[in-house]
Amino acid sequence: MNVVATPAKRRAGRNDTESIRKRARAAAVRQFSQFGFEGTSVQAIADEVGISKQALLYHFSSKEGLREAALEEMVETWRAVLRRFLAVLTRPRVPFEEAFSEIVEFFRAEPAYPRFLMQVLLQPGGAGRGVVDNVAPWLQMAGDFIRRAQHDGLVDPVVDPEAWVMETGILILASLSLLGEPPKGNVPDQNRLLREMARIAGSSLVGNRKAAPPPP
Amino acid sequence: MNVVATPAKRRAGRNDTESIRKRARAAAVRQFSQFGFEGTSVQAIADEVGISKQALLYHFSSKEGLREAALEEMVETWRAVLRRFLAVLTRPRVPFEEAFSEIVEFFRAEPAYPRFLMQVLLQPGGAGRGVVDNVAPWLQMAGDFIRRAQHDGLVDPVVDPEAWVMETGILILASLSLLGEPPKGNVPDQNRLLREMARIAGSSLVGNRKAAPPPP
DNA sequence: GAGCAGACTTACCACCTGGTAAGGACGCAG
DNA sequence: CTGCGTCCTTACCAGGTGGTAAGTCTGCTC
Repeated sequence: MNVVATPAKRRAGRNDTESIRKRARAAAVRQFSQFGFEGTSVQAIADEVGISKQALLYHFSSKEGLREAALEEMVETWRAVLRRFLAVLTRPRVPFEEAFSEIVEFFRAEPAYPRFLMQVLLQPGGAGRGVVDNVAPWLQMAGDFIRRAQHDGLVDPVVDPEAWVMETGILILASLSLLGEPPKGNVPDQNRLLREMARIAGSSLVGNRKAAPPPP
Repeated sequence: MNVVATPAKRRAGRNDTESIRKRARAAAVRQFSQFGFEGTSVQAIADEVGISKQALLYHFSSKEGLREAALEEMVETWRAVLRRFLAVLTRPRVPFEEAFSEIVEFFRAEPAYPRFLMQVLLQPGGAGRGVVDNVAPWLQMAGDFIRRAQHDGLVDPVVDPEAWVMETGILILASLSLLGEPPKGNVPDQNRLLREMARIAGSSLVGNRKAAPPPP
């Protein structure tokens, strides 16, 4: 009994439609993150991809579809990172900084992501809810993890686990959304800010058990 | 649907003009914060104020002018709060929480402000720069304040003063931008989040000195 | 009264938006 | 060859956008 039609055959000879969809999603994320959903025109995305507006609308049936695709891509990438993050965390005796930088580096590698996510979350009642629902189970997990660490005496019992996770997430997200551009004036540069951000997150978890590290 | 103003109705005098401009600025902040600058039409703002689009454009020569006015109003309000905040801080032996909540309460009282500000800052290279420049001197002051506190042994020497101020500002801003709506699902509610936020900020400054009193 | 300036309306515009309808080019199976 | 599904183009549209131009009404001053 043979399968109806091999989809691989269709994909093979054609000018890669999969590639176009991929590039379009990336362009959408980039543009939405920069100008917002309303501030971005379908035309502009099509221009960036290098195809006509109508060709783009053929692949994504509407502008809304384009946003959903962009969101989907980001959530997918994010899920992978969260999994890696949890994997690092559950390794025994992992230094907090290492696990933490795992997440930070993800956002830093693709600066459009945090900005896009922020844009989406700022829109009230709309597409943001889906993202929140998507992240919620992970929030639960991370909260439980911290609670266990509290039980083991590794984390300050004053910490409110779920709230800490959310606030730290917000801190990372917002910092990386806003720090996309080089610093201006006497504002601290990105590295100083990110280092302090990590320190804040860490010290607010464990308190200052360890003395100030000597290295320059 | 805009009702046609009855000609018999009273014409606006000087006092009414000022009131309209004020209401228009408030409406602009509200709408921009909710839908973004591009996502808001002049018509929509005019509708909220209760005047015609052209009447609104008479007072503010363009949409851009409307944004500037909205920004201006927010910055003004903000300046006052910062001044009060510094006044509280420079009082001797003021508990950190008190000074901190001064800022938080400002944003909380007018939920459109943080969201609007976030929207503006997310736009790269645009109107956000003006706001940053406006806040920069205060950043310097707050940084110096913390450095002095470090010298007096009140603040952990590991803290990077300017970076801490910025990151904490970002944390407050982002938290209050995103927490505008009631919580959904098993997400912690606003009070828990804000309490944890304050705790994070505080404990990252001084370490866990205050958590010490209850002995194990 | 006349004159005038401010506040607003009516009428209008060019432009751009997201989206549709229809048909054509292309490769390929029969 | 014909038929067919996929991909994309040309042509087009209704509706909304920010913005202008010119006139109208009102209250104030002289």
